[in-house]
Amino acid sequence: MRTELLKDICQTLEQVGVRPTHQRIEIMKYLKEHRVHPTAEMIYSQLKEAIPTFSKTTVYNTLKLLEEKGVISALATDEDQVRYEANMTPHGHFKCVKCGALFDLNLDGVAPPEKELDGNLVLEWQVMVKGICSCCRT
Amino acid sequence: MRTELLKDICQTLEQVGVRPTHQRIEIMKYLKEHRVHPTAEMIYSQLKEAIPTFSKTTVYNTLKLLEEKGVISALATDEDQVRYEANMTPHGHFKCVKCGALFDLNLDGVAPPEKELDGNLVLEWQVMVKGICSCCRT
DNA sequence: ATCATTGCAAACACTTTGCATACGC
DNA sequence: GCGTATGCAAAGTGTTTGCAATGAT
Repeated sequence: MRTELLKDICQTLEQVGVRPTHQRIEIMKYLKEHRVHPTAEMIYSQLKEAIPTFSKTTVYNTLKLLEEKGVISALATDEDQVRYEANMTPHGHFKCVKCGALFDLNLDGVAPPEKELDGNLVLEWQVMVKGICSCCRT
Repeated sequence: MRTELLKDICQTLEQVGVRPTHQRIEIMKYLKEHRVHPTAEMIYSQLKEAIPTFSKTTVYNTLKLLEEKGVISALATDEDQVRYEANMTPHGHFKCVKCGALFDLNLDGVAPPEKELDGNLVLEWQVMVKGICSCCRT
């Protein structure tokens, strides 16, 4: 439900002390609705149509702010552009080297989240699997 | 032994059809001897002292070439600069959020390399663990 | 002589910063 | 009205490209 999502986004933003402005809500909404792990550029060009005065600066400002607040996360990729996602539950990522698709991966039973590793304190855990997705395997 | 390493590097390069020039050997040697996963900039500034005419273009050219040939690999990080390594055996990486150190991680028994995942063909497997390294835990 | 390699400089792409305008309480 | 948010333009940074000089066989 559209209203549900909006309410959820506003609540999330307010919880971390970020004022739910039009632009911020739209960026969050875009991330929640388009789970392709978009780049700043993708978000900008898509929302530019809906919000004519929309600027790239706002995209970068907002993404940075939301990441600092722990509401979204930036993905480590070997691409030149940073990719973002609003899915904050633990999961991995699969990158298809053929079509370029980047999607979430369920890692239950594959990489159990450890608290400690060789004496190092573990805070975060990113898994990037590269290969050929089921669609591209013909 | 120094001579051993050089011989090994030349052999590796020749195996993939890359002529072992002075610059390429030095870059490979640097990667083999400095396992801090250096950036192109780090490699450049270090080798510039030994080879005065050394250029950044050559660093980028060489790193790109060697990566394509599968002799070195580029690391997916959320930093702005790409990091490289010559350790091609399967392993993970640990990034200390305090001191910034980036080192290899043994993943035996943690992330078993699967051939297939949800119908997707797995080719590569990168694990990035973030946290606080044993040195920084006071 | 020919082809690959190197390296300078310029171009490029993504992101950040400076600052003026507009907005919300 | 005052502090925050926005957005334009310019600057910054990492990387790539064009092309001439050099080097190897």
